[in-house]
Amino acid sequence: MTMKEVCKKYSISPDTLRYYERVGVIPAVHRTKNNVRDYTEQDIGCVENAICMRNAGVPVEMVAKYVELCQQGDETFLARRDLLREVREGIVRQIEKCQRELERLEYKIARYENAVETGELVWDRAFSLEPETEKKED
Amino acid sequence: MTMKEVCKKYSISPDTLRYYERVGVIPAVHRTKNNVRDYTEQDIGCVENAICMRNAGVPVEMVAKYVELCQQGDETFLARRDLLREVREGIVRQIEKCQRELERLEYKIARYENAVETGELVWDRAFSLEPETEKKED
DNA sequence: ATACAGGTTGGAGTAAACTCTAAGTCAAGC
DNA sequence: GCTTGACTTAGAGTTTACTCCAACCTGTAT
Repeated sequence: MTMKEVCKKYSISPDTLRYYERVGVIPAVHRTKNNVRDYTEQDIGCVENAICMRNAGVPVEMVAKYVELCQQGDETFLARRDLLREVREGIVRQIEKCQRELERLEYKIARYENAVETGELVWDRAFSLEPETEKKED
Repeated sequence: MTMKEVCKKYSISPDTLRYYERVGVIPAVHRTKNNVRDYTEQDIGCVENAICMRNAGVPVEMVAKYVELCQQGDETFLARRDLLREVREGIVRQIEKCQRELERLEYKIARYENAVETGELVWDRAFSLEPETEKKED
């Protein structure tokens, strides 16, 4: 599979793909005799892995560390498990943060939906965390 | 409330707090006659709002835009609602991405937990997206 | 009185993750 | 034979979000 195809498949730029390879987020991919990248099934698996982890906000450095461990063979099972557990904890925490903000947002959006209809913004002290700066005296 | 107290309360640096004010993620906070920041309840509400949104990965620019709208008064209810809806969609998508990666991770971690015990890494083609670079011929 | 803790400013510096540029190689089509 | 398009590299530039620095002010404790 050519670079172009891979880029299209994953909606990613060639530059990013080369960058990922350069920093080790994906290992060196297969080349044609002309030194042109020709992604094998396995290479594509690596690309997919990288993109998925990056999508979830895992830092490039951490993905690269995992890939490095994978290339070192069977002695690194434990280290890989530990790294992935760490990654998991990070993502779980990230989801929690997002969920908290989502709750706040739902409440605020509901208030604004009401405000758009009635022209009045209901102000609930129980949900204290508001900018509401238009109520400031100036 | 002094800057130091706010920093402690939210585990944030004074530099970041000043930066947030500079770029409009929080509006100009109340000052003492000595020109020293003295956060009112409302200022703190803004800080909390900013930190919560940033925690969920909302870009600084978007938070600033929201705060700007808030300062412009009641005519911006609609615009604020729309902006918050946009923010919500972004966060929902982010959570989905994280959840997808989480599923992958659970599977992989389970495999490694098994591998650590048995010394053998089970390879399941159904869950294709694997670097598995140690299986490459070199 | 003088040091110190805690502020203030403008502006420079940094880290992460791309993203772009310049200069070169190579095969295919006209 | 020459252009076009798709690649190659090293390295520079950009964006975002801080983070640090130097030089200054000011109320309190020794």
